[in-house]
Amino acid sequence: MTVTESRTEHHVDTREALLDAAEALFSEHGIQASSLRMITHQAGANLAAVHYHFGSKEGLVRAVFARRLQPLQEERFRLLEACDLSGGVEGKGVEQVIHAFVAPLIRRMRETPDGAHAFAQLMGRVFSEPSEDVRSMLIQELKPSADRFVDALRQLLPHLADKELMWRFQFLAGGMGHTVSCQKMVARFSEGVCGGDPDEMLRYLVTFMASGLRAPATAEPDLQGEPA
Amino acid sequence: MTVTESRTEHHVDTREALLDAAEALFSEHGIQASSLRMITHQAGANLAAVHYHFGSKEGLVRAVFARRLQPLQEERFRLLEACDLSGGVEGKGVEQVIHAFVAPLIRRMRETPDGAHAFAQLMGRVFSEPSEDVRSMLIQELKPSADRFVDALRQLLPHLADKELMWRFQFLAGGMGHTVSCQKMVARFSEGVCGGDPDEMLRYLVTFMASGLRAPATAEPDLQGEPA
DNA sequence: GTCTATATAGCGATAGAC
DNA sequence: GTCTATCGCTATATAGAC
Repeated sequence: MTVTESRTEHHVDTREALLDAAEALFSEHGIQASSLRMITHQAGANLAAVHYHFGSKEGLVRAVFARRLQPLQEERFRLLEACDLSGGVEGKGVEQVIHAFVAPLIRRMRETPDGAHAFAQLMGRVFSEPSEDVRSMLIQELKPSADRFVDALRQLLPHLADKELMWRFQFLAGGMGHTVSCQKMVARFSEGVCGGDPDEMLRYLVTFMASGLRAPATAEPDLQGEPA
Repeated sequence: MTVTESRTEHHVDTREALLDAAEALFSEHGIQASSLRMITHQAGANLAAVHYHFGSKEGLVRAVFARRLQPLQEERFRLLEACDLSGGVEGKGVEQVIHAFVAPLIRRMRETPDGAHAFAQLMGRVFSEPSEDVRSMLIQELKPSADRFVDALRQLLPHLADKELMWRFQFLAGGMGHTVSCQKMVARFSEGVCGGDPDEMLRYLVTFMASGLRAPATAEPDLQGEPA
């Protein structure tokens, strides 16, 4: 009740309240562990309201993602189009593309702590989501964006074979996803040192990932330095 | 039944069969979504066997992790001790430390496809596990290892402030965790290009992460290159 | 559109026979 | 050490009054 806040009179919009409550609870406890009873209670709505507005729990899950993912992707595209890809591996384009990919998520974490922040945490987590429904929805929603970013990186890093290029994009996405979705764990592992400021994290992340992306192509096996 | 296979006569070891089944189901569907009924059915055991052997579902979860985590950590430590930390940022120590951290997981994925492979997937996923029980067990189990790796990196990268060093370790851990736990998603995003060979992934990962770790320290804000 | 009441099913856990 | 039977609880979903 206190968490959602919005409805002081009675209900501003039950549908939105349900989405807010579901987002917060999904990110806090996971999708599976968030019951419709918890969600409707936190939203100040009736249990049956979920089925009226979204048809099922699955429909609610889809709606929670769609609401945030579309504007996020649009912002990523806008930033990507503003990147200067002409400088190649030595130009600032590498940093710019990473920034375009990560910053929209970080910005939302900073600006709406109890909305997008929860969503960012959920986004990172949901990649290892066991439900095939959620998985295929994510692919459908994110694949076009991922492809465009890989295309941009291909222009910047033409010396890389496609396979290595795609792996590097995965390392970038994974590093971002981990730090965003596992913030509590990260903070506990670093004893609080890596808590707090998302913008600081973003700067460190851009430095690290840009250097990783710029690395020379990996040589064929046996040149690999393995201890002992 | 067909999955676990082992017990053709009647039961080789119910306890082990339960651990195997739990590991497989946890990694496939998540911990919360794997019921004791599913687990005991797959293990060819009785529902009550879980409570006899492990006391509760929570006890079973702990046992699943403990069985794999202890030998994994020991191998990491052995490899870490063999690393040459004297060469600083320019030496091969950076690659060696990354390798020591990641390779034990990869090796298990390669060698026991239906055991450690499932566990590796579970390991990556469980970092965003909502259950506080699981979270604190993971911290307890992994923190000493993480600290020793951060110490090694500190020796190799003395020019980095501690905060940035720890963030870089998190980016490394996140990139590894993502690629290991989200293999199916990674393969689908790359349309199969990034599937298959774990050793190839390991080589690419070492190249990428070593370059990221070696990056010069991040400058204070406003020097950051941001698009438009 | 929102409510109460309920149907149907699955959950973790336990008692007690064997 | 393994079994059956069952308790107490919660889940999603739906029917029907308002």
